[in-house]
Amino acid sequence: MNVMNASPRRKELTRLAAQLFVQEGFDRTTVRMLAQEMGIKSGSLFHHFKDKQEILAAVIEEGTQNALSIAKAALQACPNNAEARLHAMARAHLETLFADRNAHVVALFEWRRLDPAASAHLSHLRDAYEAMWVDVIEDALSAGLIHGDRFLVSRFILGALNWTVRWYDPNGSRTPDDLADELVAMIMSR
Amino acid sequence: MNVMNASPRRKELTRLAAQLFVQEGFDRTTVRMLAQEMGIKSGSLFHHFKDKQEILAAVIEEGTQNALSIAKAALQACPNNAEARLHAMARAHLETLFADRNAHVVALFEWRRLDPAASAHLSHLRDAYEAMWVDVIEDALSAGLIHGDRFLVSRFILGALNWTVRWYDPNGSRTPDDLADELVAMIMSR
DNA sequence: TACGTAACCAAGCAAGCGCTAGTGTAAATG
DNA sequence: CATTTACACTAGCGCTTGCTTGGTTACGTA
Repeated sequence: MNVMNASPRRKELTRLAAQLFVQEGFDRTTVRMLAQEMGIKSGSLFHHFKDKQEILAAVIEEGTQNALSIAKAALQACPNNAEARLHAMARAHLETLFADRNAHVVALFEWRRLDPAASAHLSHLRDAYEAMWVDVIEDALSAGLIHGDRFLVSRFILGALNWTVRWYDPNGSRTPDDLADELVAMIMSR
Repeated sequence: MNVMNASPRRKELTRLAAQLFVQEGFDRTTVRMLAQEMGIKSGSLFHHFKDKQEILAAVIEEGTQNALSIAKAALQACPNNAEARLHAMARAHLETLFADRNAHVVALFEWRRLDPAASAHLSHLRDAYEAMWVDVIEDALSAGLIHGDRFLVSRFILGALNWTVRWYDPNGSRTPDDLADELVAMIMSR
């Protein structure tokens, strides 16, 4: 039978899977391609994962867990005022987005390939993360740092941030922190 | 043989294909599913399109052409100042995004499934559209309406706008124009 | 030495895939 | 009337897919 715990081997396989899912898309990535990238035969893959779906779920769970813990750490380490928290959250978002770029691209663009059970489970994680954003944005609004409808403002900010995975080049001259600062500057009232 | 011109039948089939591509994703949509949705048998589909790839290209071309003509019309019909043009462009973007929502969702999220030839051809269309945005944003920057790096500002704005297809509900209380106005208000310096 | 277990492999099945070949038919065209 | 055109059909080829089966290897523990 197969092992479904968090073995170190499984974690490495998940990382490789994320890379292939980004390169080819989930549907076009075959179990044979995954196995070859992992240096094993396709049959052996099912010792580590129940089925192809479970690999996708593992990739997304990994990325989302990292996002959560990075955001939590960033908020705890920063001064307790609205502006600092907004900055910290934007920086943390881009930091995790590019530290685990593959996993997050999969989470953002292949989410709908999850079966209902996995989707329900992972939605809770995602909601926990978004709740942190809502909190920070409400603080910024009450502090008069930014203006507008809280729902729309948060969607616009997350949209602008998430879309960076489509154009940001980590080998360019800008750091993720540069992006975060520029975005916050753009939306802050002066 | 098959017909590859712009017959009215083909246009309707393209619309149906866009809907299925959004529902299932391009890779999971089979020619048999497409045919059934169109009320014909799978073999008959190849009378209208050379292959499955060509259906995808047709969907994306249709959407991008519409975006271009709507944006052009909007800019010609609006006062010739930076603020009005910025508003008009944002409104036009969301207008076309939700008028041809299926086609645009496919263009945004299934672009990479295009083969190199089709991708090269359609890239020109898309570049023409983005050039209009760059123009409008540079005007807004010189007019002191917004501040920041032109490259980053335009990416953030387009990201925030494009991401709306992931959460906007046309049956809600907000119109696309509301969204456009709120976004422009959010980024304008006061 | 004997045993348990994690990791792997070769082979292949059943289902589904994109696409082709060849044909039928009703309406438009000369 | 004869011919062409547009559109649809049936049947199925050749291939790939996710996954299973039944067994082997490597190695730590007693």
